[in-house]
Amino acid sequence: MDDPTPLQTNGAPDKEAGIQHDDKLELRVWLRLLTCATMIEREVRGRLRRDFEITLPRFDVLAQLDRAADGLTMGELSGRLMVSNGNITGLIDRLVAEGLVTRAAKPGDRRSVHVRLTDKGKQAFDAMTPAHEAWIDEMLAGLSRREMADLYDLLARLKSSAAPAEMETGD
Amino acid sequence: MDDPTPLQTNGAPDKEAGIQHDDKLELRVWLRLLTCATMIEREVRGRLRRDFEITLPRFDVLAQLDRAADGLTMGELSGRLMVSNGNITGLIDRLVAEGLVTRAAKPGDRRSVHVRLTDKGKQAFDAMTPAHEAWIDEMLAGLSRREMADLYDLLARLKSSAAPAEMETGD
DNA sequence: CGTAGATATTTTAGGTTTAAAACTTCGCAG
DNA sequence: CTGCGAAGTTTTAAACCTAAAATATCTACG
Repeated sequence: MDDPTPLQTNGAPDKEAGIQHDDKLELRVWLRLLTCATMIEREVRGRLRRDFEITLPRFDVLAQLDRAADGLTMGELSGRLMVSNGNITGLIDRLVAEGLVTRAAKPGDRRSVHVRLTDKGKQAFDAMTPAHEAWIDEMLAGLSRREMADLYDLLARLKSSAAPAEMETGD
Repeated sequence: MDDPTPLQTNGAPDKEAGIQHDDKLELRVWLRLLTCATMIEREVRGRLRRDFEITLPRFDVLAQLDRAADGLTMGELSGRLMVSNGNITGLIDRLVAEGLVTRAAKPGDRRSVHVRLTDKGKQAFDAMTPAHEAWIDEMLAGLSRREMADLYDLLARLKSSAAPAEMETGD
């Protein structure tokens, strides 16, 4: 008997395509999570380019710097964006060339570099924020506030479950 | 009154760092989703490299080809992995060079290319699957089956909410 | 038949990303 | 004070990735 995979209900096939119902629930959750993240990220990336001619990684850097009152070091940026150190170096190079951020020596420690938004960078970011928030709102508009809150809590559980083995503060 | 952001409970700061409780719930959900996805992806990438000397994108291609009984075209691969066409070209080039997949002309349509796992590719993938599944299980181990099922359903809601405007099948 | 538009893939140019090695500076034990 | 391991950043080489242009084939219409 032929089985033309009739379970496809929604749009285009994605990483979940071909997944079997008897596959482990863990794997199905992970693939669906990844699909959601990729879909949203892709949409945000495209709109940032179209509307503001900026790339997503650069926007992410600006967002982190905006939230940190007094700038961040390269290492802090790399930790928050969860990318490698070397990556941040190149990203900041380009943002400095664009005049959106500055590198400054950190007084107490000559190893560290302090990165800050310039006025131009702050202005640019402020101009993008409302649009960015509206895009996210729009993409989550299909969920009730209750669903969002539940999802938020479940993701917190996932986050702490997946976090690398935290050192036991066994005292 | 000073407010030294004392809400930090868990490990290292991430994209959620500096987020305010009065920020929109939509944005907080999105950032947490992204953090979870990045954490898991980063871990899987590292382990694939360490244990099997393969990159995550290549593994993803093998996984899709393994699930598709009769191979896939470049376009189908690009759709399922949600990456650009040009990206797939380079990826398949490297996998062909490694002998893990083959390119074959599609009989009916000379534009299309049919990509299939070689025996070597199938063997390699089969060797990785159990470990990969175990890693995912391990990272989701902190969630009950009920939580996983709830998360799975909420992500389905998010997925259809965030999906690009589907054409209305009017009746 | 001939060609205009659609579809499938590759090419191109530039940016992003990683892992690992190299470099610089710091803190500190001796 | 001297060296040694740790910490912060950059460099390097290779891979990944995108958007847009170019190429090749197919389909359909006249």
